[in-house]
Amino acid sequence: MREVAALAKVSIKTVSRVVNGEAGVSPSLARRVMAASERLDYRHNMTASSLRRSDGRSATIGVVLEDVANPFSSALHRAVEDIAVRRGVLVLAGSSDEDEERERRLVSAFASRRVDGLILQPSSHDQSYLLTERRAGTVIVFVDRPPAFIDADAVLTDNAAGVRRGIRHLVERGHRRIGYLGDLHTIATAAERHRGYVEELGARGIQVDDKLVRLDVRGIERAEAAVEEILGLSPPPTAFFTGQNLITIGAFRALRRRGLHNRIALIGFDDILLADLLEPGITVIAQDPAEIGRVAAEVLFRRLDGDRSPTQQHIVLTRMITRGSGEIVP
Amino acid sequence: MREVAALAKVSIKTVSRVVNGEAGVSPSLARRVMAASERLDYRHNMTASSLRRSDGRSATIGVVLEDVANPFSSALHRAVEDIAVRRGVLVLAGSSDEDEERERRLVSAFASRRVDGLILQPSSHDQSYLLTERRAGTVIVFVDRPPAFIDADAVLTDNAAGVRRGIRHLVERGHRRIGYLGDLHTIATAAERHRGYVEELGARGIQVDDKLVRLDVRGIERAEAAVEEILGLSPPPTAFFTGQNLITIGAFRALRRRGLHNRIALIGFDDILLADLLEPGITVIAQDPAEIGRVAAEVLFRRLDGDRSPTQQHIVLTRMITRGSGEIVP
DNA sequence: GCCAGTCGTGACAACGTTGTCAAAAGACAA
DNA sequence: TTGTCTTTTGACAACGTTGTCACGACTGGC
Repeated sequence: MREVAALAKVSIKTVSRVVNGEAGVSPSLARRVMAASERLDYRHNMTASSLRRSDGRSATIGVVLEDVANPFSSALHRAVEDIAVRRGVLVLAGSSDEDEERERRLVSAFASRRVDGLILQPSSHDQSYLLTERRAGTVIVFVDRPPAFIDADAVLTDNAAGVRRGIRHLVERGHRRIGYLGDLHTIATAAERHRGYVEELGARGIQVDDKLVRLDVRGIERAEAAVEEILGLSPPPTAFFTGQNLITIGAFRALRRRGLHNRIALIGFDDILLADLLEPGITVIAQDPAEIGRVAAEVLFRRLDGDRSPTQQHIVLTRMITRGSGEIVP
Repeated sequence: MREVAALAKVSIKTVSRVVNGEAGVSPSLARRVMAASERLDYRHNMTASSLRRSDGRSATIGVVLEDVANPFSSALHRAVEDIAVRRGVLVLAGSSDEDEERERRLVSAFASRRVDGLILQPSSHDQSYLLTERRAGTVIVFVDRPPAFIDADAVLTDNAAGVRRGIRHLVERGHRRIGYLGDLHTIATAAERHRGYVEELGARGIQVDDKLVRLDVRGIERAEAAVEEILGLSPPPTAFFTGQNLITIGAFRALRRRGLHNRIALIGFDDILLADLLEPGITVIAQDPAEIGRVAAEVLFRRLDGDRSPTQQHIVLTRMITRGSGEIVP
């Protein structure tokens, strides 16, 4: 900047004004400064700028997701990015891998880079450590899972309601023995989904049979094994509800291996790419990760713009997509 | 930092030393400083630090991908992140959407935040604009597509060789009329893949029939339509090779609608989640995006560590996964 | 007891910006 | 012309750090 000022024969303050598009610089000077900065390949240094600026904004936000490579997280990530770029804000992304420690390290790394805001899909069970960050002025928005021990904005899916919808669908088609496979019950969404299963069965006057339920099922292989086991019961279930997309894939695999994929109904939580091309197509309760990301980013920027209203929970609705597997009758 | 220094009754320089883990601070003072910074919730300010540091490193790198939400890009992104976190480096990610202008804006935004390095999946056809950044000391590594008008490290897939492998597989099973659907031929990888198709047919003494070839096919719907058209020819092809994963999905859809999915062979470039659960399973030439990301990150950090050897192209091999669709005989 | 060498510590400037404020330059009315 | 008011410009300090260097307090050998 100094060099640009020297070349244009103005003070560096004037260069700063031109670079920031401030009013009150005569057009002739502005042109001279532009030409000089062009010629010297000048690049504005945002780190120095944000250091000196009164608001201290870095025009950067951080996103902590379970895994940037999984389809749910990455769709959410992309939606956040789209809102952010419009404001010239960049996105730092990190994967917590369902690991509390990793989540904290990421948050801390983001904090030392002075991000303006944080979008967090929490893996931890207590986010009170974020109070410090918030006191420092960082805006925090939770996605997918609610905050614990801290009051913050959150954008969540109607997990229990979505599952109830799916279970109702099965019950209405005559199913009474419906198996349920859920992810780690320590994950808030998994617990909510299981609750939806129990509640809807209860509301329909159907007793929950614990032998048909497996929680803490992680990944495709475990889901396959669990389905195999449950199918060994007599009488076996006539339908399955799977509470997570990898579990759905595992369940479908197991059913197909047994040749039961057209005999036993299956509804999964969370949509799966290609689910429509399978035989039968898999009926799912689809979440809308892009919408979650969009809403979260909007809330975040509204807060950054000075919104001081009480924190709020935003619910993004699920949608049932019927494709065949959920319409099999017992 | 000043406050911490005051509370611990030392100079801020000593606090700086403790924070950076520099040797030569007496244990008693170090403890006092730690206690004070704990008590005041002190957070090291990396922006100020990188501003002052002699190497000017920000411990942040930028990744520009086609779309952080697509499975190829996000797997690559994740692999980069894994290497980066180990070094305490954070990752800024952005999506260029195959748009030259957006790519440049992202690069420029990254540059003003003084990223130490850049991993770029280029959408543009001339990256000489990066010369400025590199002169400023930013390390640049290309992924998936080779650099144009700039000499830089690159990590690429053996696109042509992969396609040739697939075509050979089909020819060996007796196919002579093999349809080909490719993405925008302006994308370097798409052009390479098409080249592989032409070369392998040539090597096998089979004349390329232009009527069986469609380039610039973007997305699932267009692929469906293209397959429908080609199937209308007489004689129709006995096999298809699809040069991109959405195209593969579209082709499979079209074949299934016509009830030809067990009659006409299909091999796709790039693996698809669930491809093994379809009927028949889809044979693919799989890329390894995670490996590409890993290698790219390693090259980048090696450069940051001072490696000055000539730039290099690293080739990541493809792997054929046979699942049924590619083994159908004419 | 003296000197050289080592170790721990702090004062100060500097990194590249922007906020503040004052000075200079121009515009206009009397 | 003078005085007042507005607009444009620049000098300087400050943001939160770290590099440089110098100072004082030890240590150990003679």
